[in-house]
Amino acid sequence: MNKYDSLTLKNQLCFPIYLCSKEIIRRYTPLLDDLDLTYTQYITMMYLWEHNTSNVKDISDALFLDSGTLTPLLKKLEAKDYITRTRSLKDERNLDVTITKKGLALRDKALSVPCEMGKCINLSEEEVKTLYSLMYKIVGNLSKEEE
Amino acid sequence: MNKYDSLTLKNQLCFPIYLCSKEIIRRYTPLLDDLDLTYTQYITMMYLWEHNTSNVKDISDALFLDSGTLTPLLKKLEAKDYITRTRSLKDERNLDVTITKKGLALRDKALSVPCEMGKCINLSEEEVKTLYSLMYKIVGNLSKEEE
DNA sequence: TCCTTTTTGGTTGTACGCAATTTAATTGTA
DNA sequence: TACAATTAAATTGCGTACAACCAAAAAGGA
Repeated sequence: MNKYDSLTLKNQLCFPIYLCSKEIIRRYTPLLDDLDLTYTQYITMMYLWEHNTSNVKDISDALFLDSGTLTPLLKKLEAKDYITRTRSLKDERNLDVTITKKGLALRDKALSVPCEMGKCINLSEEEVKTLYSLMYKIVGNLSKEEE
Repeated sequence: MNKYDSLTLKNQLCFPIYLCSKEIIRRYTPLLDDLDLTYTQYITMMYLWEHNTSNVKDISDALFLDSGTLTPLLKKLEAKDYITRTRSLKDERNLDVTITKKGLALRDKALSVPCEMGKCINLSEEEVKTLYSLMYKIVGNLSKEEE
């Protein structure tokens, strides 16, 4: 026990969270290869499967990604013909992002992914619930203090 | 309740983990600016504060980072005079990584960081313990199945 | 209406993060 | 001792991530 104990890796909470996130995404990669999606593209498609049409601002707010990440990512999804990108007529500042038929069809192919990931993570239902709420609690605390 | 429920953002466990990791690192950034370190550089220094001297392989195993990430990162730490990089005499394949006086001195400046981050995350001791063990459980499960 | 402010996306620059490949050094073995 | 196999770093290429900055469009007052 010394004054530097708080600066050891084993006493960090953030380090295992960071590890966990990275390792999970690494495990997603081979599953998502079949869909020709990266993890970030996958959660973007997930948002669009629910909303069909949206814009950069709303996607940014939902996924906590900024335009520097989204603009090139959406262009890639457009190149794969999973979405369309068009300036809004009502407000030319907005970019309408709409899922295509091909993008919508992808949802069926993706159905096996959550189940496969669940097997990898391998927690009990109780543990999943606990973890889920703790994660959102932290995210909430972090954004709260940014006033 | 429909067949696509497992593909909604709110039913993902991985998404809040991913968010949490990103948001935490974003909060670290201003704190680490004083030390002229990024988050990944910070955990690398943390490892070296404990071990004084190591090599790329051992750092890679401890931090779950590969040489493609570590090689340029260690060169940057060397440029800041926080570490030295020298080929091992015993085995020329290994690169010895050793902390410098300046790098060691940085530890005192870093002492306030864990406390500041703790305030941002703002969980009870009990919650921290639960979360910590769940995180390592997942990381363990994920690496277990890679046989 | 003119003009300031705000909002929305895009661009640029820096730093990961990892898969795949390469090179050099060492080890194991016939 | 040759030589194949293994190991450790480095390199390359692609895809995030985000801060900082920019430009165009819209909103809101005086």
